[in-house]
Amino acid sequence: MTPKGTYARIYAVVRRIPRGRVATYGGVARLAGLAGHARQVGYALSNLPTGSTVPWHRVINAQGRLSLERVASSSGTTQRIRLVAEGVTVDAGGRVSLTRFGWPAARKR
DNA sequence: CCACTGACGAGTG
DNA sequence: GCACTCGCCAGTG
Repeated sequence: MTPKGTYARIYAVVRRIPRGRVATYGGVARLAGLAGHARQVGYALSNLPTGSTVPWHRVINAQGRLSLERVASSSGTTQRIRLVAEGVTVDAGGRVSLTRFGWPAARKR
């Protein structure tokens, strides 16, 4: 696989996400020094090895929605459950208030 | 090298 | 808030 560089940075940032908070793909990419590579973040997580301790469930898209719900994956439910268990309010439509749980602190553009 | 794909983002109506 | 379009780039065949 190509040099771990890209994935390693992404995983490192995801591990830094505080419990009870959620980060966006774009935010993670930016913190990892991969601004604009939001897609790669998702790609990296899809390649996430089994048994990894990376809290991938804390990573959602900029629209405040659970990504896996978009692809109708069985794991989508898991993500939602884990977030709620950490104290994150998840809407019935799988939406989260980035204004309150976003990390880093969400701000106006 | 070329074409297609994808856990995305931002803008527009 | 939702649907559509365009742009971004790495990975894979």
